Amino acid sequence: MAVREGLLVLLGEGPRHGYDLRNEFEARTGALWRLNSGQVYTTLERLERDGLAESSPDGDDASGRRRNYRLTAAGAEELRRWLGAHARDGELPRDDLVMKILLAASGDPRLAGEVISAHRHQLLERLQEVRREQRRVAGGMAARLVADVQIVRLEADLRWLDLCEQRLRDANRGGTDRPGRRES
Amino acid sequence: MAVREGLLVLLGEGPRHGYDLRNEFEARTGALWRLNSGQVYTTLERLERDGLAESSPDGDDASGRRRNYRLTAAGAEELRRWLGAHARDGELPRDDLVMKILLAASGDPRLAGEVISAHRHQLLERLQEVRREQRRVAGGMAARLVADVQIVRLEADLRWLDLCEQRLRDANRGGTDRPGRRES
DNA sequence: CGACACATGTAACACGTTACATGATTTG
DNA sequence: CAAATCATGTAACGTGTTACATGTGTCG
Repeated sequence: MAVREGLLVLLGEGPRHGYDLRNEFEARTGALWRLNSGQVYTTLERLERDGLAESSPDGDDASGRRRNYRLTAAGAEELRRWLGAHARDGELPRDDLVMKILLAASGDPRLAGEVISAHRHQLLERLQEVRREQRRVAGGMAARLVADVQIVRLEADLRWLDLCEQRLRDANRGGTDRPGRRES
Repeated sequence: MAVREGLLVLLGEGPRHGYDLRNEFEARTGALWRLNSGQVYTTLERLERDGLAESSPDGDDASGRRRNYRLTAAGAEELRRWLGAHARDGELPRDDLVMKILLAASGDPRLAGEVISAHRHQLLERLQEVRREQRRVAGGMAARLVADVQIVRLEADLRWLDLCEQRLRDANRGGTDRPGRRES
């Protein structure tokens, strides 16, 4: 549910048609987010269905193929709401890494150790890779910001893995938590 | 696509039926991940469809309601693959926050500033909230790890916001990047 | 002409989410 | 008996993803 809002942002700067939106979207996200053309149009349809945007044939277009989209009042309001700090941002961390560690950690402690170290290596590799790319290409602002966010997040996850290892060690050394199941 | 694999992990420890899986799943993720019962069963169906699990009525169950699921060889293999560091882990950061900053930053620089500061405040609040909870309840291992990952990630995003501000300031002060559009 | 960019769409599918339906068993 | 827990499922919907179809305009 971010493509939808992404288009909302672009439309917030003025009317545009689908093809244009797609290009802008990719350019601005530094090709981080590849949009299939189909998705643009289906998403635009949904925006229109929900009353956040409306469309009309583009008068400036000779061949009349283009369909121009613009925000409605409701769309502008929704955009404002989203750009502010709305609830869905504070989402819980539901991703593969967290899932693996949580489930593996509460099962076999040795498995947990293996999973942690496998991912530490992977994250370190990714980190080096991103840093290398960051130095090499030095593309536009978008690419730089994308590299930045990847770096800080990879570092965060690495720090988390260290923390996990430490906590598991402490627990196994005789904490109140048994490593087995049923810890409710 | 993490629920699916989550169930795979649990099944990897031995056969179980749906209701039990649901409870284990929630207990082990520290209620981070609330599963609707329906989702468990549909996901199990999909696992069976894809040949990763198979089921049969539970012989131990008197009333014969329970349906027992266990991994197939393919399922065990898939699990092993997933627990190692497989590709989908290195996913690109596609979330609301990144989307907002990227799109807003390449548009109106003043809007970018507002978005950044609004989210800095929100993230700080969430951070304090999580820290407070972490001290107060001190639940099981799962809850502790969840709190940990939230904290390190919130800190990472805060650091990123600072970085963004800095980069935008530098660019506006006369870098090579114009803040306007079309930076291809 | 042929290739490529422009421009819009349809169809099928994946997963996750929620609400709801349906019963059996246990327990106060 | 009534309520809670156990246990399994169906139905509908939302978004994201991919592949494919279709046609026009432009430029070498």
